[in-house]
Amino acid sequence: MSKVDQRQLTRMANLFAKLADPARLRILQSLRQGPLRVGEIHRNCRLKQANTSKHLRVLREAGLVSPHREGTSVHYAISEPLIFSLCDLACGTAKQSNGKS
Amino acid sequence: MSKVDQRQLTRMANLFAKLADPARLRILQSLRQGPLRVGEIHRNCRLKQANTSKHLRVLREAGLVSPHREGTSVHYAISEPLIFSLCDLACGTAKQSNGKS
DNA sequence: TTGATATATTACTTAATGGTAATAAAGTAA
DNA sequence: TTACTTTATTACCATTAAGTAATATATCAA
Repeated sequence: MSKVDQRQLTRMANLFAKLADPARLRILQSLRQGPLRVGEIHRNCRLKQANTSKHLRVLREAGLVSPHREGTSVHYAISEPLIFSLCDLACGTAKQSNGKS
Repeated sequence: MSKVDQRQLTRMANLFAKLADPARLRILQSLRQGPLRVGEIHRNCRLKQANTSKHLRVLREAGLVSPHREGTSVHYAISEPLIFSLCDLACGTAKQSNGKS
């Protein structure tokens, strides 16, 4: 990454923004072991149904998860496994830093 | 990262939030080769002086950069080099994903 | 002290985002 | 069709954050 142009920086910033929410990180973690239905996710993560749906939309439009209809329910699966490398790295990095903000 | 609790997820989300801004990513990239004075950063990154100072405050309070006074000017240096691993990973991941947001 | 330079902070506006309740839409069964 | 279940969307409120201009602070020189 010697020269990074503005567009690429914006893309990176957008990706980080998708991960900058505890609820979405939780959803991603819950999908780590395999696909889940929306209802399972929202109960699992203790999020309201509408809220879960909105977060899933954000993750879907970012290309991080992908939906698959099965009858009346929709299964979501991780479509970009590299995000877990990002999460693991951030997990280690965030352990000592005290984000005051 | 088998079990991540809510506090850790929040810390991770906070870290991602600091990186979720093109201007701050640019500042970090400009510091990659070594410390710079605030004035150099703001001219280098084409940011207003006040804006640069605010972003540096965010990065400083997150423990990602650290200041060092030298006479009338202040030098900033990367204090958490691991963020470049995060940036490089995100750079690769963000290449194909079209964050519509 | 005054003046000059470098950095930080404040006040303000604007834009984006998360959570929620209510409603809509999609699918299935009877 | 109606009824039921699951998921998505809409409208709204509250909060947060970025950018900017003006001002304040700090350091040094004369």
